[in-house]
Formats: sequence, structure tokens, C-alpha cells
Amino acid sequence: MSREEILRAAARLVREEGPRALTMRRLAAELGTAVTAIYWHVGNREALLDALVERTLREFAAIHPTGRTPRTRIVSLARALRAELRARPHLIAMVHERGRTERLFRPVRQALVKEARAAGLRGARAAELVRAVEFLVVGSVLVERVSEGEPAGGAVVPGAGDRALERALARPPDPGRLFELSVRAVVEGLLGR
Amino acid sequence: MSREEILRAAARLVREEGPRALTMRRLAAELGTAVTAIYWHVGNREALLDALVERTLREFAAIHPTGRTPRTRIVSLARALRAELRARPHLIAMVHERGRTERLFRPVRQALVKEARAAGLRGARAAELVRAVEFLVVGSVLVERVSEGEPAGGAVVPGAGDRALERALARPPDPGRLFELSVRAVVEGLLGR
DNA sequence: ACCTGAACACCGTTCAAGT
DNA sequence: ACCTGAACACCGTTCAAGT
Repeated sequence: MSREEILRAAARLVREEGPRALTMRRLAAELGTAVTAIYWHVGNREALLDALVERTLREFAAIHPTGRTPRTRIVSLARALRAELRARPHLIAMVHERGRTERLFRPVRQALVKEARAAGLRGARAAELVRAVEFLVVGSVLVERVSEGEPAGGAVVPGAGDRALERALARPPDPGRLFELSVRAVVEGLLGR
Repeated sequence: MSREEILRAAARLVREEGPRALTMRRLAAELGTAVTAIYWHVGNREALLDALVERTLREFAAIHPTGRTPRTRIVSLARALRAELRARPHLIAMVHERGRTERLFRPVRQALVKEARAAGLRGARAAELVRAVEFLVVGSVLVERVSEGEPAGGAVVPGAGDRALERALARPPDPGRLFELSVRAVVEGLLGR
């Protein structure tokens, strides 16, 4: 049994059953070894989680913009970041709990900084745009998770008798479009000052 | 010892030391009773957390808009929601974990629906505005928590030689202003279509 | 170098027993 | 009605012992 095998099994447990399923004893059973063998390879549970988090950080460092204009490149970064966040909810939560969110966002933030400057923004103005895009990405991932995944997700919010509004709130027909709309609105709003 | 006393002590533990500090044994020690006495009053740990979550839901139901125009009322709702979320990070996380986020946001969402309609939006258009505001509120709370609270919070993201940009990204001089700026940008963008 | 089982201090929870 | 201590099955972790 190698360290790599352990990390793979641990990542699978977290992905499929959530972080609470990742107990040292469960992991050992999964791998068919004694619990204590795992300790020899990875130190302890904290160190194991650290290793999983490091993996995630590396994946987020590979995000790059596409498109020709700064506007489209900013939107593409937002879209890519959103996709990565949505793909690994549990691992992202672990990154956050361990205080590595700053590090997770750094590559995308740097890319956003570059594009904001390419669009002509400087200083605090550029920082505001970068932050606002991050707000929208993070917020959309969380809010959409709610309307998709929650038991009470079908609960209808009274839309003042407006059926189309109620439907669109309960389950947006195209969450991706809604997201891009918001990003474009905020990008246009902050670029066109 | 009353049920109310138990809830108060539990809420204090969560607020001051985080949810991991809330163990039944620790809570019993804090209250000077046997662990099992707590079980008589609240059932079990799950039920205790449920009760704390219900309290939080009630507090969020008391959020109301202020101001005269729909625009200012929408911004005031966003501001109030943000303040409540920031005041109870651990409890909010518990609400989220327990799948009650939909319920937590419902009162504010209803108020936002009303204002979006007062501003003249209907159907999917109104829903988009409501969602976008929620995105920004939730995103800003998380992203700002990161830049305020994380050990690596001081880590400077290269701003392409732009010192003012680097400063503003590392620690925005006025997070509240940055937030309102983003909200206004998205509200204007989605109202003026 | 790599793995094992026993043991320790922590959990949440149940239950029979007390007042 | 309210509280107690003992007991159970689970944790993470350490350590001496094996190969």
C-alpha cells in the first residue's frame, strides 16, 4: 500500500460520502489494512486532509482565461472558477475550513487582475472589479447549491401572484445563463464608470 | 436546569469556540450536570442543533427593508442580510449543513421579490435580480471572511506593479462600501434593461 | 522499511436505577 | 418529573512488538 493509494481512497470517500465518512478506521477497512499502517504513511488525520487540500490547490492553479477581449476573458475566468468550485463541494469546504481559501483563489485572482488592467482599470478600481467577480462566483455556487440540492428546494416563494417569477426562483431554467448575466452586469457596471 | 438554559449555553459554545466545541459532555460540564440530564431535556445532539438552527431562522425572519425607492430598499435588504450573516458564521454554517438555507433566505427573498416588482420587473427578470443580489451578499460574506480572517490573509497578490491595487486586494479599506458598490452595479445593470 | 494489536482518552447514546 | 452512573460502540492516536 502506497501513500498515493491512501490519498486516492481518502479522496474518493470524501467525494462520494462526504468528509464525515473519512474516518481513519473506515479508510483502513476500505484498504484492507490495520488502522495504524495508515499512520505510518501519512502521519495523522490532519496531515491526510492537508494532502487532499494541497491536491485541490494544484488543480485550481491550472485555471486560465479564454477569449479575445478582457471582458470575455473575465467572464471565462468566472465561469471556469464556478465550474471547479461546483465539481468538488466537500473538498472546497475542507480548503475553507483549513484557512487555505486565499491560496485557492490566488491564481484566478491574479488572472483577473491582469484582465482588469488590460481593460484599463487601475488601483482600487481594478481591485473592486476583481472582488465583485469573486463575490458573484462564490455566491452563485452556494445559492444554486441550495435551490438544487435542498429538500425544501421546491418550496415556493410567493411571487406576488407572478407565476413566471415563482417558477424562475424555485428552479432557474438555466443557472449558467443566470450566472453569466449577473457577471456581465457587474463587469459592465464597473468597467463603464 | 431548563431547556432554555441548555440552548443558551450551547449557543454560547458555538459562538465563542465553534461547533466542534459543542460536545454533549463539554456542555454538561459547563452546566454542572450529568451528560444524561441534557438528553432528558433536548432529546439528543441532533435535536439540540435543530433547536439552535430554528432560533437563527426566526432572527432572519425579522429582516425588513428601509428607504423610499425600490433601489434603496433593495440595497438596504442586501446590507441587512449581509450583516446578519456576518454576525453568526458558525450558526449559518450549521443552517447550511442541515439543509435549511432555503428557509433562512426566504423572508429576505420575499422582500426582494416585492421590491423587484415595485421597480417594474416581472417574471424571469425579477427572479434574476433577486438571485443576483443573493449571489453578491453570500459571496461577499465568504470572500471578505477570507481576506479578514485567514492566516495567509496578508499574502499579497501581484498586482502587475500596481501598489494601490495590491493594497486594495489584500485588505479593502472599506469592505462595506465595496459591497454596496457591487450591489448597486448589479441592480442598475439588471433594472436598466 | 513497513505492518500489527493492544491500549488510552475522547465521543454520542441507551438504560436501569434513583429521588 | 427530573437526574444519576454504568455501559456500549464508535472515534483518533500512541507505542511496543513483530517481519
